[in-house]
Amino acid sequence: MSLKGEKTRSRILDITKSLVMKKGFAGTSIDDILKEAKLTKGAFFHHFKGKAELAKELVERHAMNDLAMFERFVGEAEAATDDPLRQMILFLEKFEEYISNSEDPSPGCMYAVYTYESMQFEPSVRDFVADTLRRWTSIYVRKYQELIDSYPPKIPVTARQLAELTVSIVEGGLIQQRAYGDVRVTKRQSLQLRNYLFLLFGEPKTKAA
Amino acid sequence: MSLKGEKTRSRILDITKSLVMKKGFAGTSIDDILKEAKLTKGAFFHHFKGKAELAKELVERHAMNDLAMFERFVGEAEAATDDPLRQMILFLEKFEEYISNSEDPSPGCMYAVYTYESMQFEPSVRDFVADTLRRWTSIYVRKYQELIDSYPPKIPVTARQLAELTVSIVEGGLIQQRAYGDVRVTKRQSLQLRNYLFLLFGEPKTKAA
DNA sequence: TTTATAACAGACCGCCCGGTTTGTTTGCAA
DNA sequence: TTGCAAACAAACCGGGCGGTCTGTTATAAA
Repeated sequence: MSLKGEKTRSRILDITKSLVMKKGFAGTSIDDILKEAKLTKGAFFHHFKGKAELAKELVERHAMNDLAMFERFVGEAEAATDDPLRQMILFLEKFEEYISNSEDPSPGCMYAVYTYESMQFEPSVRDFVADTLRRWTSIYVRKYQELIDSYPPKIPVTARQLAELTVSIVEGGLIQQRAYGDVRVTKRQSLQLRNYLFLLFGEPKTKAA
Repeated sequence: MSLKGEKTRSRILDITKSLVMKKGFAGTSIDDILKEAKLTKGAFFHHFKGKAELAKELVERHAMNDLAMFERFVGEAEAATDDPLRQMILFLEKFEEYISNSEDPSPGCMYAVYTYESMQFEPSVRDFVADTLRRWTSIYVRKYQELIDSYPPKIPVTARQLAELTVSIVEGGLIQQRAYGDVRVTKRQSLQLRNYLFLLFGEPKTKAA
């Protein structure tokens, strides 16, 4: 595939993402996409077999970028300090900055869109979304396990419970953010999570310790 | 309106609710609804001006029932004990039982559906959903304020922050519940919230105190 | 320069969508 | 029993939908 073709294909996916996050998948027609991309049916069906393939590639590309971003946040936090608690706090701060600084006019989570419109997609795509959520969760599980291992929690909790809770708080924050049109909601939720972690694990140990 | 007419109208709304929660609003056609209701276009448009009015009435009816249920849970908790912390725990337990015992094959929150498909609805409906979320939140605000007033929190938090967090946890739990097909997820999230509240406010005071 | 193919344009198709219209049946009050 | 509105049935309509088909232009290797 040529460079130009690859660029067009990517542009279609970009516009699709924007429209789907704004109007939903069923609410976004191929013509809508092509109108914004200033292309025609010929171009679209040259690059994609149909709307189903577009949906699949869209969420796959997003999952790749999204998970990579979270891994990058984790990596940056790990580079900054060896302390698991400081790492987690740093990670959450990075996330909070990211989520509240996005000037996205229609915020939200693509996995949530795919989940609530699940019948629009092939079972394999539904499975992929669930798997991606699991992968996202397992990033947290790893970090929370390290945290639990070096900071005995005040209450018995598993890393998986905390990871699932973190995903919930993000997803719930994004829904309210979208409903209220207030980009600060999710950040506030993340702050409450940090409160919980503080109560669970206490202050970060001093470097001397 | 006759009794029979009112029954049909209600049946249309029931079926619509089930289909919308399963396939989304844009993904649910009037014909889909009528097929399941064993009715025809004539019946539908006799009862509703169009799909927009159906959407409005559906979410309004749901909001009424839903808020009433939460108020009922609160009332039952208040009837059981005077202690705000015990009330909150009781309330969450009632909610956990409700959310994990529903044999709904396509679980989720209708407000989330409306929020992620917001462009499908008139601005007034979008506003109504946001208002309903605010009303839902304010039920929690009231109870959390009472809680804060009699149990000094270990960390300074506002009732509004806790209320928003509670909504987030529920919404996020429902998304994962739907994505994974596991009805126990939201209950687990609620348990984590109770952990947080326990760390924040401590054990309930003894009755003697 | 030729030539194969990728990268499109745009007309076209059948289906299903929300909505309309016309007609029929039912229930109930006078 | 009649009259009349409510409660439907069902055919119909225009438009938009996903998708196809044919043709044209750009690109890059031989």
